[in-house]
Amino acid sequence: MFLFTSMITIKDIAKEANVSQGTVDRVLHNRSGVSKKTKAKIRKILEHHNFNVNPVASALAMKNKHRIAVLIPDYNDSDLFWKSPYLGILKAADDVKRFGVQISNFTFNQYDPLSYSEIFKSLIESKPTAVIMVPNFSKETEQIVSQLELKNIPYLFLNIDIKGFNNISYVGQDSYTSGYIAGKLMHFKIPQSSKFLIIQSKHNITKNNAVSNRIEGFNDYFLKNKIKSKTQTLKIENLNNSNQTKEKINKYLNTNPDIKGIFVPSSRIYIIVDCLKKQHLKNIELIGFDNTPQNVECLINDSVSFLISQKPFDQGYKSVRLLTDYLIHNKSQIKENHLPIDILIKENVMYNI
Amino acid sequence: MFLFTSMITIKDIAKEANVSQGTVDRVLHNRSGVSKKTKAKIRKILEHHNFNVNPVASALAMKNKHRIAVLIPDYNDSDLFWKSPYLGILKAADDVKRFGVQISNFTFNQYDPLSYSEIFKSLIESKPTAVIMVPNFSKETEQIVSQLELKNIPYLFLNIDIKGFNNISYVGQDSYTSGYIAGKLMHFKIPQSSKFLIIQSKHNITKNNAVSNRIEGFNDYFLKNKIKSKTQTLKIENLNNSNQTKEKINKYLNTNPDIKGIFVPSSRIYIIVDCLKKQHLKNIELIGFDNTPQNVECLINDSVSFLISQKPFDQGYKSVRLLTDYLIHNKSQIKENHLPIDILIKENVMYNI
DNA sequence: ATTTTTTTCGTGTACGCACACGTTTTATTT
DNA sequence: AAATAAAACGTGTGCGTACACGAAAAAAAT
Repeated sequence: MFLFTSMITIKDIAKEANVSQGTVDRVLHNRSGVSKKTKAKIRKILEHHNFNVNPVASALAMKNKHRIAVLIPDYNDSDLFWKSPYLGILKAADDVKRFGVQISNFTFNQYDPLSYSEIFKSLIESKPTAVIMVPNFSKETEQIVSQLELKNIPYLFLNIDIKGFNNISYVGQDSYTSGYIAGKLMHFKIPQSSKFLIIQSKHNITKNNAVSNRIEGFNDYFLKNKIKSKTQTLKIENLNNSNQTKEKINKYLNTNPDIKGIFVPSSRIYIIVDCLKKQHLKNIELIGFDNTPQNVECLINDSVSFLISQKPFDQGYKSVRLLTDYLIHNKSQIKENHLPIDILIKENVMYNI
Repeated sequence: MFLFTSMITIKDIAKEANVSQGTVDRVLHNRSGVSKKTKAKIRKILEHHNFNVNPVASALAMKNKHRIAVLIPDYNDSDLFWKSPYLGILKAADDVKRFGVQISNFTFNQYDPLSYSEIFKSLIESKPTAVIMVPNFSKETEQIVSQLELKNIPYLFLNIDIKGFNNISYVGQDSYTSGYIAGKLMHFKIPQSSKFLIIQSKHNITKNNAVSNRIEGFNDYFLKNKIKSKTQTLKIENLNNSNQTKEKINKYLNTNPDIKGIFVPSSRIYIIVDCLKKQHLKNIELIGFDNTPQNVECLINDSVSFLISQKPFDQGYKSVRLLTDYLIHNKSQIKENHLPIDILIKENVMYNI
């Protein structure tokens, strides 16, 4: 049991050490001009009280204006995925205002590398002190990162984990494991040995390795557990609900009647639901990613068995808080910041919105 | 896209309006004591400059003193459940310190109503401005609540949801639905019609209605979905790993060989694992609650299939943050604050600690 | 021992806002 | 017109930290 303890201030520390506030300040900031003896004494007292500077007062006194620029895909009605991280960022922006941290947002078209590079120009002109970015295109990211490093601007990767960069941290999901879990869930629903189909968009084949990691994890589940089930992959040009797509999918299923489950390693499973003919929808188990409104709808009406959530809101929120900590406390951050892999079913999805 | 904004101060506004800072302050906070004319004038200037208060300075100046007292069961090595909410509370306490909110903790024995009432006396003597409590005993809670209401101290229920009180909010899980989900998960693992056993401690029969709600939800899953499986309940005096308990459970299973799954609607499933003979452990599916270290161990070594997490850490954290918001911003709160019902399996549990 | 240099430390002010308190102005009553 | 009440406004202080400036103490040089 601990009783009410008021916040300890520099003044309190100074009093206890019989020195002035200025001296304590010097110790706190590792500035020179303090004798070894008093420095040690003050350090001990700081330690003992587990003292931390009040970041609010600090921000005020320093007039520090940290400016975090965010580089993130935009969203629209047909692809709402990126709305959640954005909302998380907004929430965090509100929270860190009081530390003198401002957030500004720059969005690009997730299918257009040019828009990515273009908007980055505006971003760099706004002279941010740090950047949160979704490195959606690897080649262009190299360009961007080199500019940031030239200007000594720290950057953090959000949602997409590209290796080989000096990013402060990565905030997102462990894609491989999430795919592995998808495999396990599929196996729950269909324990007998059978065939499963993975449907992916051709967009994703090279660019976004989250998708390929998920697929790898999915396949590995069956391999590692020596389950006889087989998986096969269908690649579709544009994962939309056009007649062309519908035809292609249904035709595939007609000629492969032994397929018992479909795994969609992207946030577009609702498209598949929309494409499937009724008899297929009834007989095939579906597992997908992300609790977008359309996907949740599919969960509710029983056309999809499981969704795996990436916790996109949390990703946005956490990346801002992490970077803020980094800027204010000079805290070095953990490289990989994996968020929980949430398993969503009809019954618990409502508590995850 | 929103850009970084530069800083205009109240002083600037005051100068431009030929009034004092105090008057501008009054307008900003809709306080009385300003003539219509000057109010309009100041409003216009504020508007014109798109003025926003500096949240850093505001936060610093506001620093009010609120004291939240927490009334919560204690924990020990054999029952670590209440450690997590406590840690969440500690974390939140650290976070809200800078808003001038202090937390103090009062613990009681969850099996001893007297300790509950007794420690409350100390609590009330500490003159808190608000209380977070786990209403573990209904009769004693009535007493406690009446005292709080007499003194106009707002209170919030944590983890246990008792109806009929004027609590600010309830932070915790929807027990019924979590039981329902447990039923669904059990059905996943054992689709064929069979018998399931629910093991509960006699402690919980009347007191803690979370357990009974879970059981109700579990049973309802099979009823509502017209599944032929049957459930039966075994009530045990003290859910510990004594020889007596072991004997009782194993004997029960020997005489009921058609039991294919065991559901433990409390955080003590690791006890059951410890009690079960090997052949039972191998043949029976186990589902339980809460990711305590011991339970997680059971998940990792495959003796338990699913754990449902109550997110106890988040419960503690959220209750403090919620109450802080209430105290500082006078925000009225949503009555029911259900936390997500997390489904934990071997593969995702590591991201949930 | 005295002066100079260096090291060590204390004081005071600014950061921008919130709010209590006190003063002036205006309106109302006698 | 004087006295009283009410409304409108100004002043000042505190929140906790950062940092510049200068004073005191200690060390070094003369």
